[in-house]
Amino acid sequence: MATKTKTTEAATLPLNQILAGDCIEVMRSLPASSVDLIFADPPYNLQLRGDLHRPDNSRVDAVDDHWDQFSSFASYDQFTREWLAAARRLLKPNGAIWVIGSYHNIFRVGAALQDQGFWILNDVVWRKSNPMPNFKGKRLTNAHETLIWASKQEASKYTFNYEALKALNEGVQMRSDWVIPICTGHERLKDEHGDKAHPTQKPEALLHRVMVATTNPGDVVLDPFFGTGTTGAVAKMLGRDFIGIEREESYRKVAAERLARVRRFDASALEVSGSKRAEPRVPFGQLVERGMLRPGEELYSMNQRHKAKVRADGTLIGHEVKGSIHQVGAALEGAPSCNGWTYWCYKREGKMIPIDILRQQIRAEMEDPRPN
Amino acid sequence: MATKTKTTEAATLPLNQILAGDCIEVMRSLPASSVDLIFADPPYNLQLRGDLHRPDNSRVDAVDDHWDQFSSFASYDQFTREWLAAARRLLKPNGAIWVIGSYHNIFRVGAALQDQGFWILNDVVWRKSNPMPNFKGKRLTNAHETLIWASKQEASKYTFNYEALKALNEGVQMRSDWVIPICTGHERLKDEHGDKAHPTQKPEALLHRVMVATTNPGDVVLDPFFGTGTTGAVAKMLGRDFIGIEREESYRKVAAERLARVRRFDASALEVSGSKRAEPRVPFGQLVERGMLRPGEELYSMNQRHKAKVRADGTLIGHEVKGSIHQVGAALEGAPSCNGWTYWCYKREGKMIPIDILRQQIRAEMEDPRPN
DNA sequence: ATTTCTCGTGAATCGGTTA
DNA sequence: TTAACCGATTCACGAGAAA
Repeated sequence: MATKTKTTEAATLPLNQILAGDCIEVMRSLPASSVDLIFADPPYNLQLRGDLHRPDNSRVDAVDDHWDQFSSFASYDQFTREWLAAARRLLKPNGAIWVIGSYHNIFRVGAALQDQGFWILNDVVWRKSNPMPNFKGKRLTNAHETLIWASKQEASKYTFNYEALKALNEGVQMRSDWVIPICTGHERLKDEHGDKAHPTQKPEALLHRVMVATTNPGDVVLDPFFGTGTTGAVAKMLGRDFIGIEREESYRKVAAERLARVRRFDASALEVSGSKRAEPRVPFGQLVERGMLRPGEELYSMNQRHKAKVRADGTLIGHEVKGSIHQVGAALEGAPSCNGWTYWCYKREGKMIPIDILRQQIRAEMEDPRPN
Repeated sequence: MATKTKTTEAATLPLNQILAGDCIEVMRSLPASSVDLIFADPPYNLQLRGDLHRPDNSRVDAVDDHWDQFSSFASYDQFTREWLAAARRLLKPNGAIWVIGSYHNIFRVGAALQDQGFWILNDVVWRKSNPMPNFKGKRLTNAHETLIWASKQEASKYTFNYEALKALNEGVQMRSDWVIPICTGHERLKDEHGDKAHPTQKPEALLHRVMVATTNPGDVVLDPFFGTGTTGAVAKMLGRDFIGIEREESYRKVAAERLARVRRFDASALEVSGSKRAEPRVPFGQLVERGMLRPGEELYSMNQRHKAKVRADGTLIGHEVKGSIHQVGAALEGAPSCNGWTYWCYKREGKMIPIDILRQQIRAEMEDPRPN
């Protein structure tokens, strides 16, 4: 895709280029109302303290880059307001913006969007299929990031390709939670030492879905925090024009090389990736949480020889053993292993009912809406 | 569960009751630092079109011009700051809060939490297995809501039952995205006309997970927007004390009737899988004192690469290092730290046995003390 | 060539107690 | 208040080696 320019209101728009410099200044220099979509992945302001080690004592390579450091919430808020104002000026009246973030920054970004007159259309959860665990066991695994999709103003007639997304989702409405793996393997760009070229490279699948959903071929997509250029790469593949802004020379270099390698799909090639999934795992604890079984209720083994009591966390307590439905079943039978789902029954009106019936109910509920 | 009171700092805490009135005023009348957990489901500020009422019930005239939109956000923010400040005062130093919301309000709530010194621990996505579809096909199906879990301050030693949640999730770490159905069927409370008693009744499964995760039996849980009392119902089932605050008489009535029907689970079912951290500490020197290991005996690292000699005072001496089992292990591995209990083995009849086995023997004796 | 195993790693606000 | 010290803690994948 050749570099080109577009003339709008007597000003010139540089297309399919990576512009060097601070994104606020660069955006202020571009012509107003000229861009269809903005995708922004701003610094998250992580505020990390010391080192973190995995249980095997290896050190986690954390985001400690200077561009993620802010002295206070107030300074982060000011930065956010300034780049959002500059971005909003560039949007066409029917334009829209996506911003991605984590709990460290997304609440401040979302509030600033609303304050500036953007109109939130959806918040979208990127559910990572392979997140980094919480090594110390002190919190929940941080398994998602949040995207906000907002139009320039309430009255905007924004682009939303409803049918395309429905097709992407096996024929049912696309939901606000998207399951997508983090960026690894060949897609993850490496520097000359073989280390990751950028600490927070986003997966192309995420940008693919964003652009299929909210742009049309030929639209202009601007990314003020271009990084290694995932937005540009996907825009080029999908026949959209892009404008990238990036302050760091090293990232611009990697991105330019990447873009040179990207091939545009031919127009007919908007394929739908059909991922086959195994049957979803249902934790036994869900039966308790959902009130299908009560804490304190007794379960009976299929052969009626043993019983055990359900606890609030989804473990069982039997005769001198406690643990999962599988562990307790195995212990009581003196067997090396046991499938608790087919081993245990509960009683209703004097009848013994296998707990697997309840699992099937939950699976039926889960299948109804597709997970991605 | 009988109504009761608890005396704290010469003030009285009304437990297992629904207090009538505006939650900000009521919270200001309660004693400071007296509550373990707050669960809050504040108004979502949904109606930004048509008639708009501020949280104080005054009506906003027009919402289509920008200034007034801003003013409605400003009044929602003020309301948020006031109830959060009153709530924070009630929390014990190690207390925590959960707030649930949608994209209409959650960004403002999250920013206010951070501004007031709460420390965000996770944002959690409640992923609805059966959300309402987007009828007009103009946006994504709004299939989730967001919860924020935050401690009173950064230094708080908050409650997190890691092992219990892991058990609830089939033995792997609980993630930040929870699949739970919306509240329907028998659980959904109806009024005398058979209509839903409350527009946004939350499922008990959601509160079950929140309370198993972040409270212990006997803790005090406050809900300033009590509604139909899901928080109280689950607290009672799980052996926690609650304080509900609700302004609307009709909701208080429905909630009171509901609570009267709730049965508490028996105590043994409420006990939850614990972590090793809570187990009593055993000094390594005791193994030597008791003759389980002899001074001069050699220990071997799990990977067989290192060995060290036991000294009479319970320290080890290895290759140019001496100190505790942890210090020597860390030094020999070049690691920042090391759990000596799982690192070192001793030999009996040619077999390698982890020293942690001996610690478990001592702990078993401590639980079941025998006269000697 | 195929399967199995080992190792590395990802936007992370990741201790508690005692002296 | 600070410092020292104990000692608990990980999931999903991809790449490359080993069998």
